[in-house]
Amino acid sequence: MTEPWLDELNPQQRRAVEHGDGPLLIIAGAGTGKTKTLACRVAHLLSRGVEPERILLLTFTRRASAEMLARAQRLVSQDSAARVWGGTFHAVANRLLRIYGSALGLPPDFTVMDESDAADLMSVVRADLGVAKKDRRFPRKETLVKIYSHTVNAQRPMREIVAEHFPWCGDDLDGIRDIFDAYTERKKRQFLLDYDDLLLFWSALCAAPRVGAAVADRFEHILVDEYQDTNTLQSDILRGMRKRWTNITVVGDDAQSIYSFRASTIRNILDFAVHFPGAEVVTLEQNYRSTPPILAASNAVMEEATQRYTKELWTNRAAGERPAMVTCVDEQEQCECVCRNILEHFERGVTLKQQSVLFRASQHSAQLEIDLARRNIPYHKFGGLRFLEASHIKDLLACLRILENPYDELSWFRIVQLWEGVGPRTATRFMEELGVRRSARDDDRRGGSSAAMSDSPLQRLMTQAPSVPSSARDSLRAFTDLMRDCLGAGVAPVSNRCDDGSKTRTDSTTETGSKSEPPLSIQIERIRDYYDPLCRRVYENAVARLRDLDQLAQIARTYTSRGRFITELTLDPPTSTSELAGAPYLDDDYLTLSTIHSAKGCEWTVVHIIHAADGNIPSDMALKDDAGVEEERRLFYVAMTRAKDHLYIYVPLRYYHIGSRMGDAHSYAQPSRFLDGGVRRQLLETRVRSGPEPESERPTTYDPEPYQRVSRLWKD
DNA sequence: GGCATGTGTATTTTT
DNA sequence: TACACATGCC
Repeated sequence: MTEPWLDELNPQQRRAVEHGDGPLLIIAGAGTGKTKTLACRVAHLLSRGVEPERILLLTFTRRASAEMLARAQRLVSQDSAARVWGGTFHAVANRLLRIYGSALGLPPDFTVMDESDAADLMSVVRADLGVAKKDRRFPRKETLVKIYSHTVNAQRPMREIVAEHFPWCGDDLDGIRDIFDAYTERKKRQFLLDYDDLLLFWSALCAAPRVGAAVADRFEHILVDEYQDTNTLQSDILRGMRKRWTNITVVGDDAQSIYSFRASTIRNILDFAVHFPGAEVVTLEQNYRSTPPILAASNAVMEEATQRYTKELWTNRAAGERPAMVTCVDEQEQCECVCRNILEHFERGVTLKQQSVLFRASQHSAQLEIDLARRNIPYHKFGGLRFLEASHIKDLLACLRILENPYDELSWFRIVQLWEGVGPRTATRFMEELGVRRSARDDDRRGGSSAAMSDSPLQRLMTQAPSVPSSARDSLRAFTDLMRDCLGAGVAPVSNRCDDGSKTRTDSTTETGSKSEPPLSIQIERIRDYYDPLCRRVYENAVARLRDLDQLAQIARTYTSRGRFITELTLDPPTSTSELAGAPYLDDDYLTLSTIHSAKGCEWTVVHIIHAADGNIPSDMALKDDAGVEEERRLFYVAMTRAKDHLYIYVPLRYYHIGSRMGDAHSYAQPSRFLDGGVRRQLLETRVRSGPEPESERPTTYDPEPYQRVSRLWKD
């Protein structure tokens, strides 16, 4: 088969694409056509006759794999690319474990926990063990998960991890150890896997006697994107998968490694040739994305790094304007300035979609978002979205999970405590009465049919009317009805379902009627109705929270299987406000707001980096050691190299601490330490002149009159 | 005993 | 904002 697209590649890219068998390491700097190269390589393999099912493409996000495969598809012009195995390590692990997991004693319908589920379980376990001593603060549940996760992913002793990254927990090692033991025990009993377990079990799968070979041999070629952000466990998996076949291609850039908090290590790149002997190395250094001045400034940032990186980027592009460093008086002025620049480019024909605003932490865009809304500039925000971790979302998902797995302790624990007068103690007793907590090995559960249902906690719920405090009796009844409705047990028609939903339902007339479950979206609407009063009782902002649930119902419409919905939502949660808002707005022109982490792999004509003040970039959370600072430097580099034609770096000099105990305190900030002399020579420094907009001709002081009037109240 | 409620505190980045 | 912990209430 002819491959005309090969002619469009530069010599290095072409060498990578046409590499035959055996290990290949592609060092690909920012904007050097990495995605193109990987997509072409997949296309090349396909046209060489490799079965698509025998290709595994591991990427950092699902979006990245979809994009690459779509690109490969266009090249080979058959639909074979769609059959390539693509996805994140976690998603692929999930898929493989559903197929081969039984070799490890894992049922095919295990439940996947997200990080906050894991934290909740840690919390329960901690309470049970009573390890927290009275006199001192014990690590928070999130911290416990971080320690656990880091330990597993780095495959290193917990003691070392704590000493390096969580030194303030050093006195609690014994307690933490006990919690981890109990935590893993709990997960095992309920067939729960957290994110780390997905990788851990995949790794174990590779090592399993017969299955290991079967899993590995399934794939003739493995390709890994963003290799600089993989961790030791992931590299173990790859080695486990490549015992017989040695066809593995990895792509990465050591200068863009920004995920060490997830235990990623550039050792994986540096040691690639050791792990995979005979590896060929191809380096891509020609940048097609940015203008020379942008590249020069970015390179200057890395010039100051304490660590040397493997390459220096160059470009053929014609010269452009120097990146601007815009010093602002304060955040408000920064907002105004960003908006003004955005609109200016817009007027000159750069659509909003070709522009982005990048920042270190999700909250950094808060004020800007208000301003954008005020000016009617549409935007989508990526990153920092913790939609699934909001408690009301978790409450709804807990209902779905109980339906899916009636032995899910965590979900019951959550649901039952929503009822009035029910706390941890009562909830535990209630769950014992229902038999939610199974002893070590009670035969296998459910199997999705009524036969297995007969003895399940849900069945007991419906037939035994377990005891609860009188304050919770109505809630119990409403919940029982809800479960019955969602299981379709004893309700004939599905259509008249979403009327007011609560209490008054009496479906007993058709007790033995249809056994078919209503569609997922109907189930969710039904849960929403059940949740409505509980939500209003507990939360001030119930209305907004309930609206979120409607959005979840929207998302659910594309799913038919409840189990898959739950799993996919956990593995691939919505990453942007647009995914939440749904399709209607997709055609509009909109600005992108993104954390720098979520901007990885993206590019825009105009990029605005805000809050480039020391403490934000680099984040003062990361200043504990040199490695932390260096990672922040790479982060800044990633942000800068997203820009094609225009780059703005904004530095607000004054920060107000609203709502702080100290009243209207403010502090002065320094420009980011990465903007030092060598870098600044590459930048066009501008200082915003105060009052660019008519409306911001602010009076210097309040009109004192109202205060004078009110102060009489305490002076007289 | 167990739940509700109040107070202080610490808040990055993501599969 | 949400959690950890303390106190107050039934």
